Amino acid sequence: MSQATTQTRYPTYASLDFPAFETYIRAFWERERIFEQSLERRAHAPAFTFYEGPPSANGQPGIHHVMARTIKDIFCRYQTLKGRLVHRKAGWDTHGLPVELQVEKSLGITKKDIGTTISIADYNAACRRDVLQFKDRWDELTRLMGYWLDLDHPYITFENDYIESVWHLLKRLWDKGLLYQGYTIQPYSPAAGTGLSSHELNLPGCYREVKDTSCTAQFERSDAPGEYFLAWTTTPWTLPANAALAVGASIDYALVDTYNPYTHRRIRVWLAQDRLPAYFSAEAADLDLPAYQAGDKRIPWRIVETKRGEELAGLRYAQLLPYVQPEGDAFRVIVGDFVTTDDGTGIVHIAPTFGADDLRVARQQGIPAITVPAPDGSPMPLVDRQGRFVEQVTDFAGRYVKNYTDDPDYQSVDVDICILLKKENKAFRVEKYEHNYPHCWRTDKPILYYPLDSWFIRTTAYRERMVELNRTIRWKPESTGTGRFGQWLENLVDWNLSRSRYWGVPLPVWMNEDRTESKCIGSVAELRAELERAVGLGLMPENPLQEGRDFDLHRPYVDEWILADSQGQPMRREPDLIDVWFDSGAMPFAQWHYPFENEDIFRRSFPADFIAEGVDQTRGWFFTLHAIAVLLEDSVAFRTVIANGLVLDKHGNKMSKRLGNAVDPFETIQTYGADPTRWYMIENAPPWENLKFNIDSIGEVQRKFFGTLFNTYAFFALYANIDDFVFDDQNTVPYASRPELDRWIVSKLHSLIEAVDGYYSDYDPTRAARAIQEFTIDQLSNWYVRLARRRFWKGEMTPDKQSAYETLYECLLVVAQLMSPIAPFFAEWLYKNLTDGLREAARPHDSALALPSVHLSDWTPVDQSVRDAELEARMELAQNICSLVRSLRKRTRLNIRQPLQRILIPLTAHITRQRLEAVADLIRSEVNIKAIETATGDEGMFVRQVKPNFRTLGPKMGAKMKAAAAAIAALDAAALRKLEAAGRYPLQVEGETYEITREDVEIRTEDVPGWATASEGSLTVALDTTLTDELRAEGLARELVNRIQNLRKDLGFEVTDRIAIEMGFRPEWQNALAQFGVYIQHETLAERLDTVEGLTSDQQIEIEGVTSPIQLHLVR
RNA sequence: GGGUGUGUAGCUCAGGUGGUUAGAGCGCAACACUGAUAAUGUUGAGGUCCCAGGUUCGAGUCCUGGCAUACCCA
Repeated sequence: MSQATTQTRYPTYASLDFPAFETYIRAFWERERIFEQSLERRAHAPAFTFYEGPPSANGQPGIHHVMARTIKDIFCRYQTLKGRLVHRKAGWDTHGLPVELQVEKSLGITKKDIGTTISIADYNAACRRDVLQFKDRWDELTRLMGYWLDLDHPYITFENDYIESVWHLLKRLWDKGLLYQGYTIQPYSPAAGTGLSSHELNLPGCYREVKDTSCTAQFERSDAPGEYFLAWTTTPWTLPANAALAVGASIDYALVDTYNPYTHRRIRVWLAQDRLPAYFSAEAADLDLPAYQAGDKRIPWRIVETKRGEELAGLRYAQLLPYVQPEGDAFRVIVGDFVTTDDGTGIVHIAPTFGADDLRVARQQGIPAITVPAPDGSPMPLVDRQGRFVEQVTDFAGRYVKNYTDDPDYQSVDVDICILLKKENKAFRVEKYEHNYPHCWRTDKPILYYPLDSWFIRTTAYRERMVELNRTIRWKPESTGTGRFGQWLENLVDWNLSRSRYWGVPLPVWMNEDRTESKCIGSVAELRAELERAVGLGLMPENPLQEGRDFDLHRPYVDEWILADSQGQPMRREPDLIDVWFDSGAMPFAQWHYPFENEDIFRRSFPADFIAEGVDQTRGWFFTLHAIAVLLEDSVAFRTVIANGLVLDKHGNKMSKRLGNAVDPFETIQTYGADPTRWYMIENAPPWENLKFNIDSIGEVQRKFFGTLFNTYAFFALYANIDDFVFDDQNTVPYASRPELDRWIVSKLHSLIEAVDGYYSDYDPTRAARAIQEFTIDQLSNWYVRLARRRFWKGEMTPDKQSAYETLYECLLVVAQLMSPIAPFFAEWLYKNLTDGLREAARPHDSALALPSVHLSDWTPVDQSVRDAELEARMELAQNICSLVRSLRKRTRLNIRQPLQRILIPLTAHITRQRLEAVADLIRSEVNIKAIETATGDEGMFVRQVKPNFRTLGPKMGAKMKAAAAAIAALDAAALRKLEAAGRYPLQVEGETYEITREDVEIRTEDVPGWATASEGSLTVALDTTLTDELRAEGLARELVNRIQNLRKDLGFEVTDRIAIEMGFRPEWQNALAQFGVYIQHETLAERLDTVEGLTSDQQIEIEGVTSPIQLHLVR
């Protein structure tokens, strides 16, 4: 039941049904517009800016989205409590490959159908329709899980306004000279004449075993003729394009004196030491070098020198095949992180035009590519787009590097190049090599890695600044910022912006036919004006953007818009789309349609104070936000970021629909409730760790934490209603005059507020949740309520009872607020239960209680004056003593109901008489002991043991530690007394005297002869187990109270009902009844307690084998 | 192959700056307690702190090198 069972000031409930009360709370929020109110209340407060990373709504949300969104929600709610204005605008990412693939799947088409069987217009219309198909499900999850977000005014990346803002950013990059056309190495099929996506390369069957001619080439050192670097390649056709050699920095290389096997000339060659066995036989190592004759089977060799790769870096060599000269500083040895000694020579041939690693490392180290001018003057590689060598490679001009034309007489270029190298003393070994190589799925021909034109953002120009500004960002966890992100930034390459696709933001660049003029468009107005001019020149029949007309900035429309260059000649748009990641990275600007609208809002909300997404966004959204902000605003885009880990299944495996281990968030929330789900996810592990999601653990959180808190409230409500307790925050019992126990929990409460505030402000929600949970379960419920409950039970309202009520009420109210960022529903439910019945009375005072929602409240300030570390310490001592007494009672089989005469506690530096006296009453009643006695070591009644305190002795003793420890263990009782009395003692260690102090040893009581003893650390408790007749009688009385209370409960009496008791006469019990009858009556609210001979009754009670009939009557 | 995490009880996790008996919860077993409790208390079983070296009087903690696993990038 979530409905209150009675109309009372503090509603009471039979049980706790999470989905039901969450539905009730959600309806309340929506009806009363609490989210909107939480913004309105802070309308003039300083802003705390949060950016929502836009999800793609073309798929169902998963449980990991609940994780990410809980984190976001927590800090937005916390900052609102702290008095900030926190706008949260929803957003949707709508472009990109996943949408395209999904549409192709649902339409049953492939990319090559686009433009033939389906028009680009229809295709894009399908994408637009599909991409938000699950938006309703996402919105539903957002509501169900209690994530507060402005869902009514989202930014959507496919809208014209959004695209216009993106264009404006691109134009600013253009104006700064940061947008340029260049090339990257991409898989390319010469036979098909097209580039292939990585997705196409992963189609089954693309990688095949092939035999190629591999070549280990000799590159001659410029400053040491006769000395060569050996480099191995499976693509000899790339050797004319060689521009550098790469070595591993920490790999060891050997210089070997030997002979070339083809020319038989004496040479010295460099290769990795680990690769020697692959090139030289062990038997030949000792052969006499000068004795070698051409044709000898074994070629002698000898190591003459070794160096590490980093020492070789910078050495120069002569170009291997000098057909084309580069412009720049080529033919150097450089360091590459990809170099291994798994195969080859440990030295890698670098052809920047034909390898992705090659190009990357060449760009980093300033190695030029070997290119020739294309007909249009731009540089092109030594192989053309059909896969043929260009004419400048004279020996092989016009020949296909692989057999792309199915020519039956095809002669391998690789083989011919190797023959040439052999002749010129440039090949050390040539052999067939079998390996996996990707093939084009359309033509079955091997692909080439080939430079293809793309548009780039020159991010490298701002690399240093990006690194520098990154250091000012607070990363959670820090390692993601310094490591994964920071180190990557330091090795940043230019951002390839181009995508050859259909559904996305078109690159707003127009070029004339001979590519001598280009224009970048930065707004609709600018484009409209350009089109107007084109219309005037007769290049366009009419202006598609003229005022009042609907238009779409996507393909294919934008492709049809022709502009004019300075000569009036047509300019066409570059066909590329831009990387979708630019879309989302542009959201700080584009979500407000800046700069065309909302300039003020943008300025106020940039940069963000906080963002949070999965760690997989590090090089995605986190990077694009950062890059755009640094390049255009010289600013970070966010000050704090939480990069959360993955949600795995309970075995630590990745969740996937295919494996069937994915958890449905809707089902989880409907079964367990949003709050237990949220709490579990946050409490279980820090968000930046991967979460092993175990759904059973949510049930545990529900029972343990929420159940305990519910019961604590239920206890309060039960008695507060009976006593008609009204919390009046204008008039409470001063803390100073509250009892010890109350002051203790209030002190703990304010320590908790400070701790939780610190954790939230440090973006560590897990520690916050754990602290709240520990306080609620261990301190508030299991100690405070347990010890204080008798104060609520009996009699009229006294200052003591008033204090108990107020203290418990305050604790519950503050806990509701502290937990509200993580568990917004339960916190609200608790807050409303505590305050709804007081609302009207609070209004005139305009006090905090007048607020209808905990989410509208202001963070409770820590009251340092009520904190008392000494009080907290001695209560902890009391808790430990009680724990030891319970342990002793267990061991001696004397249960708590049996009163015992006394316990004895040896005093120590920390366990003082003063401390014990302050908490003695609590201990006595909690463990049912009549007296607490104390003693010092002087009486000699304890058996004591002394242990060295290594922490303090360590610095003093150093290497003599072991001897000192032995000397201390050997101290006798007299020595200990001397140490305790004087506070210091001269200790003999290996002939030297060291003065040790009390702090340097730990004196523990081992045993108290004649008593039952138990110890924990330096705390020892001894229990007197002597039972007197009086103690027995009192124990029996307590047993009777227990049986009668249980019976009352079984019979369904209310806690306030008064009764009359009749029971049979039992001689064993008479003494107890005579002495403690009044006590029994008092405890059981009995007006009368009579023994009746020969009583018969359905009810029986039993104590230690003695049974008796009993009857309880309700007294009116 | 590179980068970054993680590795502690059957499970989920704590264990500032090194200190000698490594903790909690869950689960399991037993016994208690309960007029708020769906709880709780006590006791017990359960650990090569991933491995190997090193530094140190002393390493779960620091260093080096591995192994396993996850993510990102090649």
